[in-house]
Amino acid sequence: MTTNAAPPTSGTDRFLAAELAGEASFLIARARSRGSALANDRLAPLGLRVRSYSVLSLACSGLRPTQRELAEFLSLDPSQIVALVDALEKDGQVQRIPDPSDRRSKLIEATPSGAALYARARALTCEAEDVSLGGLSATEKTEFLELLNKAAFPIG
Amino acid sequence: MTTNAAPPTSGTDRFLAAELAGEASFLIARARSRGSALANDRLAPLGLRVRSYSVLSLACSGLRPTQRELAEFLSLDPSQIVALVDALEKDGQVQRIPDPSDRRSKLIEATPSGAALYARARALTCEAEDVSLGGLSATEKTEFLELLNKAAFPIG
DNA sequence: TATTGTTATACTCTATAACTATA
DNA sequence: TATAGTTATAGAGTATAACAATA
Repeated sequence: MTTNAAPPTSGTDRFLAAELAGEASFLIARARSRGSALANDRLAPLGLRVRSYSVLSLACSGLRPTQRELAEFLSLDPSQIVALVDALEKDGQVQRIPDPSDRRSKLIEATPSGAALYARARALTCEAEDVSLGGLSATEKTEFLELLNKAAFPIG
Repeated sequence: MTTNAAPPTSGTDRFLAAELAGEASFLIARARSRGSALANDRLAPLGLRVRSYSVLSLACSGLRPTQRELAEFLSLDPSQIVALVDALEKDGQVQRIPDPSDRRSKLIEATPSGAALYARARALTCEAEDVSLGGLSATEKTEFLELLNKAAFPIG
């Protein structure tokens, strides 16, 4: 053991002492930036990105969401949902089903191809998550998910 | 008390049962989307956004970061830092100081005007954070920040 | 040869408003 | 009058590659 055994710091650790490092909005933004970049890399071979994956995931849930519900739950604008569903539908992964009870609405449901694609994509995003949250223990991950849920879905 | 006293659900709560709602990447993306939108609204009157605010914050830290250090710590590309520093410098909030020890590098430091602006901006982002994390208790917030830190800064 | 800051380019994401068809 | 989906557009964010100055 020598005196110059450097700790595995990244060079900018001194900024952890800055006020910014204590702000949730910054930490969340950084975690998202890194996490989604990693997830996008993993999903790229499947022709998906995190946003299209989230739409596909709900389309596979069996809950038959309307586009409006997708927009609300994903915190995306309805016009963005149009583009995402368009791409997935053009690719044969989901289909728009007219809502029998309201002809304005369209229910989004995955095709068999979409379900198969989702199974593969889900495995990849879980892998990416394991990497992203590699610094957390199993119990910490559980606690983190609970707190994240409260932060992502305030009030109701 | 009546039988139709509806709980304060938002209409898409049934999707909380979907697999997606258990994925950290989705929850982080949603929390960031909502949180940064709120923070951007608050910062707008000051001519700042969350990204320029984060640069200004580190410029005010007294740690005299180089642009490269800003890029690494903020998880932004060096070319993005150029644009952010350009705008702040043009506005008189920060200045580029030649690094005496390396003429390639430029140290980013806030001007007095920038420091005053940061003080106001910091109050606004803290307000926004209180709103965003309103569903968390004080102890939960502390725990959340610790876990967020591990998620935002893996390994080192 | 490698690194810092810079410029340029293309693509993705976000925000807004207007339109249509239904309710 | 209000809502679901759609279209269009502009601005913000992200990713890459190349370049000059310096190490």
